Amino acid sequence: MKNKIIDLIAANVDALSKEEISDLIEIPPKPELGDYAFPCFRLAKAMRKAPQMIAADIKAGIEAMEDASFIDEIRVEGAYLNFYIKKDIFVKSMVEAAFEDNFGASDMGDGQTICIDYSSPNVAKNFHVGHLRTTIIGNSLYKIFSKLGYNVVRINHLGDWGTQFGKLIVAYKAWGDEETVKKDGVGELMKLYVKFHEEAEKNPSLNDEARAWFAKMEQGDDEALKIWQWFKDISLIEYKRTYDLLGMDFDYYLGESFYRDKTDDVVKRISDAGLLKDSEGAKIVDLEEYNMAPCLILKNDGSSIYATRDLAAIFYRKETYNFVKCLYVTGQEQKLHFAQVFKVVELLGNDWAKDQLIHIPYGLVSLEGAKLSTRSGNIIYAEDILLEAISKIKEIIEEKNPELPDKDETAKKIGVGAVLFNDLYNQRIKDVSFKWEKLLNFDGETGPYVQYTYARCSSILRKLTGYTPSVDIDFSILTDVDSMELLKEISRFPKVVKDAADKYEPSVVARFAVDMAQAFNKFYNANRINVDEENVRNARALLVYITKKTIKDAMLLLGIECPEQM
RNA sequence: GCACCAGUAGCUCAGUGGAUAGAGCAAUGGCCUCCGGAGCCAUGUGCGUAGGUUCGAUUCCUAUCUGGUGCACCA
Repeated sequence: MKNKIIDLIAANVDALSKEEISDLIEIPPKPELGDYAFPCFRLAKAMRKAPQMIAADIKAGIEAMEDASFIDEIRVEGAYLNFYIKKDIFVKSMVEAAFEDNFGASDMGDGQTICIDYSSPNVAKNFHVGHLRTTIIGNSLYKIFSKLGYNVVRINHLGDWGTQFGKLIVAYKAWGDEETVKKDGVGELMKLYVKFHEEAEKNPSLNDEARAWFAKMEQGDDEALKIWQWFKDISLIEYKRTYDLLGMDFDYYLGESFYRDKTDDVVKRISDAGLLKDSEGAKIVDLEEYNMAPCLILKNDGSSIYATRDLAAIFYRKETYNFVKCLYVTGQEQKLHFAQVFKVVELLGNDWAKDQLIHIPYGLVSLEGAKLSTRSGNIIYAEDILLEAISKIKEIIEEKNPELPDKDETAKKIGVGAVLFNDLYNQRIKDVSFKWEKLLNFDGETGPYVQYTYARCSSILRKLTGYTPSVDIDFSILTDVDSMELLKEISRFPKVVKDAADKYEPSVVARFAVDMAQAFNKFYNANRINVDEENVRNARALLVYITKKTIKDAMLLLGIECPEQM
């Protein structure tokens, strides 16, 4: 529909290309102002005429054209040209588009590969509220890019290598025992880790022991690696429990340890390129020219550091997956780190680094206004959040709909959905102050609100016995203002998905889901669907059907399932 | 000190150059004998400050204030 209008305008305007016209065309802020609008300010200068007059000329030109028969009316309002599409034709085009199975999808990705590095918790540490953000955002980006025809590789870059494991081994051998670790898992490992730091303050030689154990790991010592692997297995079991609850999975769990034999090659590449510099006993790449702190490659004891392993991972991924983009979903506090690493890749002669390596930062999570801290106990674990949300939902179900079948399964979908939605609704970059009160409020712009609307759609369709969705309807029935507003909302979906991908911003989809739910509830309150007149019932039922379908698809892009009843 | 990010309604936030800046929360009042009341409707002071670019700026530029984050051997 928009393209047809562009053609009509283009036929009457020489000064602008079709692309320029397309960029200028907008949807008016209010329905009274028409379905599409074209502002003529830009033309005023080129044509040396008042914009109102230009608008009037274009109007006259278009009205004389045969192709314009789908337009009901064109009005000049100030410098704006407002187009009113013949309503039944407009309704038909929107309904038919939304009825398609692949509505919102696209083949623009053309099977090209995108890697997403996200979640990536540190092994032997608890999975807390902060880790939830990268996990949830990364998963949603995976869904969004998949919808656009990309082949997406989900990589969990576990923090599973480094001196902290030397510390853990020392602590385990000194104060731990197998039974307790088996029983309490990561919780016990955390205790051992904290205990190590307390003891090391009194007895610094423990740090040397820790480094020695890590050195053993690097040298392939059987005992060291066996313990390390055990700790890793324990951690993964707990992480997977959380991922299962979230309904998420990864294609690869390739942690830092995977790259431990690949860092020598990185150092060689940098050295061969003449970029490796000595500085304070360490090896660095100087980035002063680019207004950045130097990128540390080797520590003064010759061992590698996370930047080295990130570099190794980039080369490995490029060679293995031949990605067109590699996304890193981490906190904004790591911005400098990724800027440095990406710059080093570029300086090694890889021009693709400039537009293929992308850091996707998100804001800091704090708890009741204070920083998260394991030691001070100011921490909330992801699993507890999810379980608490589910249990609160269960209470609400018991109160509102005690007869509901599959109560537990439904409570899980809604509770998890509430947590996911809460994390995806605002722009990633905003800092988050975690508050139970806010998370457990399920009114208004929330996941449960959208799910509720979906369940309502399901309920309505369920009651229309014998109804089969079909686009063979009387389109003029859906020309009232509430139906039209709902349809316009729904028809935004394809653009919403693309915008979300362009900005790497799932919140665009989440906002859309709420807008759609609000438009539907308005429509629902204004129109009775299950009426006696068959043509009215069929038309409205179809609108319910495409609303339901589009809500479901939008929510799936956020990683959220919609129960049929709740 | 330098760099990056954010400042919009009491609170949480939409709005990436266009028409009278919008939602939700909280508060108050209202809503069909009828398709799900986790819903719908109604009620309000606001773009941190000062310049600049533009026909037009919440949006772009500069300065400034406030808050957050980062600045090599942690990730």
